[in-house]
Amino acid sequence: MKQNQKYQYEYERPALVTDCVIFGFDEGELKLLLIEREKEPFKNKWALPGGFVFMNETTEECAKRILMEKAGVKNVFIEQLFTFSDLDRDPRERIISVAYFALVDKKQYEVIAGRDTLNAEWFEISKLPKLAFDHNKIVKAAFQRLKGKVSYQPIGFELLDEKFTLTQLQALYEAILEEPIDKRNFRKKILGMGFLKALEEKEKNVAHKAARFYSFDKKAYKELTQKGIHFEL
Amino acid sequence: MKQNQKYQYEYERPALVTDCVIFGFDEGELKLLLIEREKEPFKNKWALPGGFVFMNETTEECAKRILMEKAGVKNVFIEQLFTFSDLDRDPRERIISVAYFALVDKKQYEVIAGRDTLNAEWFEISKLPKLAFDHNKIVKAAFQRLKGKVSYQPIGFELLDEKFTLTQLQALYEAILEEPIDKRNFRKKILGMGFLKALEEKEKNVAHKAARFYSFDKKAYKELTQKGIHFEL
DNA sequence: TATCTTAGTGTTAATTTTACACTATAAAAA
DNA sequence: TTTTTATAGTGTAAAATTAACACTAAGATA
Repeated sequence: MKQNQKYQYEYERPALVTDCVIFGFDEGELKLLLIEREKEPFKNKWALPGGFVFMNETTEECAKRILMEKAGVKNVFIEQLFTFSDLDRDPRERIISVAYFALVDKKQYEVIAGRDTLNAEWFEISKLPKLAFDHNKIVKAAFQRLKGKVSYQPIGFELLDEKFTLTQLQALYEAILEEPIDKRNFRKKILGMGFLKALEEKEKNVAHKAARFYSFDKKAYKELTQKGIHFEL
Repeated sequence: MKQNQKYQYEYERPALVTDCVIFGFDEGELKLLLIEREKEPFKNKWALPGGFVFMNETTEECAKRILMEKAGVKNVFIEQLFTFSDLDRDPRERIISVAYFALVDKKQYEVIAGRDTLNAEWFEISKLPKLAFDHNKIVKAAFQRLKGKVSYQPIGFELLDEKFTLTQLQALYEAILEEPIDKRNFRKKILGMGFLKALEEKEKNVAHKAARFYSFDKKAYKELTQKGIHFEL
């Protein structure tokens, strides 16, 4: 705190952490990766992975570090959500949390995740337990943000495998928007956008007509946005 | 920092401030209220009003306090914008800023503002000087947010007098969206929403046909949103 | 009383959205 | 090998929304 004196402020400083809401998608369900707390307060309760912001990192770098250290997740989409600063959000002392949310391809994550020492588990978003701190509130805000954003930014793809079928994509949108979508209209619209690349490959070993795989064509999307064309589902 | 030891973290803490982007609207132009810095760094440069977050207030309460103390603005719409945490955003030391933006009825503000000791001035958003710190970046983010939000949330009214004409409202939307809007289509749409109350009163002392005043009917708007009806311009 | 300036108003064509049902194909079961 | 089961994949028509567009009304001033 010494430096403070330089400009005459001598305030006590709140502690600063980041907490991460990690979304995954699996079996038609939107899921959340939670960590079991090992210490008080809220020992053995489920919580968002989080940790203190160091002096030599931005909050976003901190969130990425936490994601890796506590959840074994790396190289994923993350976005700042909101800063939560209620006075009593932590029973120990004043702690302000800059919350982030991450979208991960759950399948890929499971490969990496073995290394984990912490107890981490996926929960269906609709069946969350009561979480530590104000984390239920943070999750709610994150879900709302995801819901609001998915229709005009191509962030849904971050939750799917690189190759996906249109049925999977539709199921994802239905899970996030919490409402059914007409199959034909959905396909017409999303293919009409022009940023889905149809692959040759099809599903294998399915007990019905095999669906074609598609991938998200980042280059095509970028070109569209540069032309001022924005997608809207 | 003593409490930290309780749970074994002994980190230095970044300082935490809030900065406020204050929007106003006047003469068909979107404007920003800036404060001239009295001290180094950036002495005599224009900056967003900001200040340290105290231990006994949330960041939102802090923003409201700053708004009052530094800009004489109170009881206005404010919303959290983003938390800026670049390592070098302040040359003195590590300072993280939780930015807010406020929408004020400029006319009403000017009545209150006389009391000011700080040098505060309104700038056209399109003619901003180079600001202190990373404040140009913050302003840019705020304007983008306002632009994105104004079409599906009735926040524009916060920038107008309680009574306003449809022409004023349209000019506001045009200033925020930075594109011309068709008069007839605009009126049809906005009146069709059902949350504008036509008043009896009309303009006075104008050298042309006097325009009718309208006001934003909060109650009607609330009822609509509760029915799940959301407006979209 | 003419002029200037902005308020206020409706219709039509184009586009977008919605609603809706059957055939194709692969594996599994009979 | 044939039948069954399950999901993939496809088009059209009606309805709703959006976009484009120009003149009359009213109040103040010259």
